[in-house]
Amino acid sequence: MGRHFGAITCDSCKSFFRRTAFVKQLFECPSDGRCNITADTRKSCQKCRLKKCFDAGMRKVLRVN
Amino acid sequence: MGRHFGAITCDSCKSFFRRTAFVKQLFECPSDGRCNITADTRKSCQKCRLKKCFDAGMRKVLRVN
DNA sequence: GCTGGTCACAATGACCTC
DNA sequence: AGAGGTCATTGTGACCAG
Repeated sequence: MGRHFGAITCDSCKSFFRRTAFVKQLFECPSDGRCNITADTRKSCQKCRLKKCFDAGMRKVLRVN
Repeated sequence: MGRHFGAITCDSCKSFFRRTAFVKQLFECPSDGRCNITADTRKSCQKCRLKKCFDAGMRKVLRVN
């Protein structure tokens, strides 16, 4: 854990966000955007996982202050 | 397409069923079993994909007649 | 402490042989 | 026609170096 891209996240979500947030994505969600993302399910839905990253405050560009 | 394990399925689902149906699985579903499995989302939820395989009539043992 | 880079590992699915 | 086998490809995440 630690602050990554503006939010406190685990290392795997840091890597996921680094890989996915910076490029245009065409992820398909199996549940119309209603996935519950946990450590056990995070691999399942990239769309909901990325949304959760943004919702948690992760940002592409580090905010100044 | 063709008959695989008792149902008409694509080749990828044939391979998936072969890999997963014969061993005890601990799949976690991101949407509490309500995933809509399509060609685009089938990678996302193994639990719902395997259930759909069984629902489609795929069986571990070939039925006689 | 946080960044990007690396790479072993595992799942997928197209293709193959029997 | 349908079974199992193979393996290139890809995403993941632990770990590394700056």
